[in-house]
Amino acid sequence: MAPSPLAQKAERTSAAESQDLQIPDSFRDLVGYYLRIAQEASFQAISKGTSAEDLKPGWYTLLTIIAENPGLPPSDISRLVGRDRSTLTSTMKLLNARGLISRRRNRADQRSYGVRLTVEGEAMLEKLRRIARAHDARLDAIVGADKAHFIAILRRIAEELGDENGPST
Amino acid sequence: MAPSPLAQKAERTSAAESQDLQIPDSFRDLVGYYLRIAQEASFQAISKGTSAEDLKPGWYTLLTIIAENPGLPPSDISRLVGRDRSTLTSTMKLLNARGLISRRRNRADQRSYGVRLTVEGEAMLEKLRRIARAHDARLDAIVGADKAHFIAILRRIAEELGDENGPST
DNA sequence: TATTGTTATACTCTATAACTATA
DNA sequence: TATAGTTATAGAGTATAACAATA
Repeated sequence: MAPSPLAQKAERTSAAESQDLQIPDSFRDLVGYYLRIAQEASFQAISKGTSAEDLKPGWYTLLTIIAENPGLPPSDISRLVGRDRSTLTSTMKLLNARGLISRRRNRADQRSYGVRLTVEGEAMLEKLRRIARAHDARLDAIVGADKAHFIAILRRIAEELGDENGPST
Repeated sequence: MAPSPLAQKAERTSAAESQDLQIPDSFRDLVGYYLRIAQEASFQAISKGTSAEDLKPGWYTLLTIIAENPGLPPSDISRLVGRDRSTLTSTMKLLNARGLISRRRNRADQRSYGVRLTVEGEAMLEKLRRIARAHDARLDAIVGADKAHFIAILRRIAEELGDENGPST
């Protein structure tokens, strides 16, 4: 439950009249708070760009991972994205139904299968990549010169806080 | 669907052997990606600290807003947090049931009521504040010297991207 | 007619547990 | 026994639409 940024003031009745409804002072210096609203805004922006084409935002991550690790089984993918393997089943089914991925039974271990992008999958990934890049270009403009430094900080946050709560498990 | 950071490599079969399963290269320079994993790590960390005491992380935001705008009606609160007002009903009921807030009918407008913290609510907010501050102290240590600059960037992201997709509505 | 709080409903994302077929 | 993929189910968190009371 993160307050959205820019919650325009409501010129309502009651206390709203006397006080200028804004981001509470207590939040003004909290990194976590701004981390949240920034992420939320970014996610919204990219969702908007993709949903128009009937693409789920999460697919980008998945297709990218598959593209860079052809033949990876769902279990490994789930570990990579830090989600339980059960959460991947329906998405894989969907991606398969849309012809974006192929699932090939593993000869050595009949329990699992390897996932690969089809030609359509590559095309879709390319499309998503363009959207993501365009979005990130906007972020670049906003972030400014020290993008590398900015990302380094974000990475550190993820790594140092993430150590306790593992990726999923 | 954000990949968690630090997804430990899976030494599986198939492609996993040849490739070092890691964050895909394509993500390495995407601000949005790191924004996401950092936010996720931060949220997890604070969730962990609070859930132990049976406190929802989202309550902190709500209680803070109520504390800083005593007498505010739910409608205004929902606008502030950028969520639909219907999503607040159950939480308000819960907060009320736990004696953390009081709901007082508005004399002037019988449709609405003003929300205030009770003494217990203040105490709870204090507790949450301590947790949040401790968490943020860790973030401060990670972020380093230019915290102000870092937050400024996050704010800009929220504001400039947030302009298109309004807070809620 | 419009607004407030509420309810009913649904959708997304996620998790846990149990099932199956392998290993 | 243990693992891979699946299924069933549940729980947050959110949204939309509609309703009663009030404005």
